[in-house]
Amino acid sequence: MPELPEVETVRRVLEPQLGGEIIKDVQVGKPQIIAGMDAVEFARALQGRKITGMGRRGKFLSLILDNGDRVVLHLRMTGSLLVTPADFEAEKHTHVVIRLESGRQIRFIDQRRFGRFWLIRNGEEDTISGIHKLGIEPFDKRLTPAYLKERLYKRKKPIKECLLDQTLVAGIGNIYGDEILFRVRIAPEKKACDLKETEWKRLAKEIPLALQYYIEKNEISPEDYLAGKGGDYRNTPFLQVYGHAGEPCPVCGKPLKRSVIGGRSSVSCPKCQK
DNA sequence: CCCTGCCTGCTG
DNA sequence: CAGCAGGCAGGG
Repeated sequence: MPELPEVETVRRVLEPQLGGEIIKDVQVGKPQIIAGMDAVEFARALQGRKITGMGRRGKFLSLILDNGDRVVLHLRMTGSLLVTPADFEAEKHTHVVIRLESGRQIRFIDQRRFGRFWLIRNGEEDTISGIHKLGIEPFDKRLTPAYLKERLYKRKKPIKECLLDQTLVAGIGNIYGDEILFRVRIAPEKKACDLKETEWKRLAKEIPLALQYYIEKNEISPEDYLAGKGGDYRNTPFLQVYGHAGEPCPVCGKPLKRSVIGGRSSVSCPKCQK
């Protein structure tokens, strides 16, 4: 489900609700959600710890604990993370419940069970979750036309596939890959090695602008977030191409086309994007 | 490069 | 019923 803007939204909504909370106990319904560790051991490690903050890197979230340990998690396609009152209705696919001393609970709900949690101990380097393989954040100053060109100018892969590569820039998924390419007027199937100077420039500029824009469009109150079960994002009316195949291009009016690139569906304007 | 697996649910 | 879904890892 979520890409960087949604994951950042989750962090912004939940972090203020979690700071200072103490973990009473942890219930893991589906042990495979806890990666690289026994679920019982995971639960024991969290018990009694205070949550001091929440972080995000790419599409990963983390809960920072007072002893320096951290819980890294990834929502993958359908995961959602909620902070609920104890009596909040039980969602069908709730796989992890972290009960807090205040009576509230952190709940991880994931229909398809692709989401994962990892526990990284204090001082340990995280080499298991995938965070260590991530490229720069989209808001990093190092995201320059030269960086993109340097990394991609020899690649014969479609630029769309390159944008989805988390080791290049972390956090772009199928939706925002399409949206970014529409904004910069580059066809998703265009080979990276065929991009021109001006196109590297437009990409470097638009990647952070687009993601920042969608983070802002996602802003939501804790109440509405909970009511929407963590899956109601408000930016969808602002998506220009994703989910709009066959509809008129918002710029030129020609029908937007759907194609398959790197095994993922893509939507683009055949006239505006070259 | 493509393929598969991991899962459930929705759409046509 | 097949096909598809906003992700990613692993294998050939």
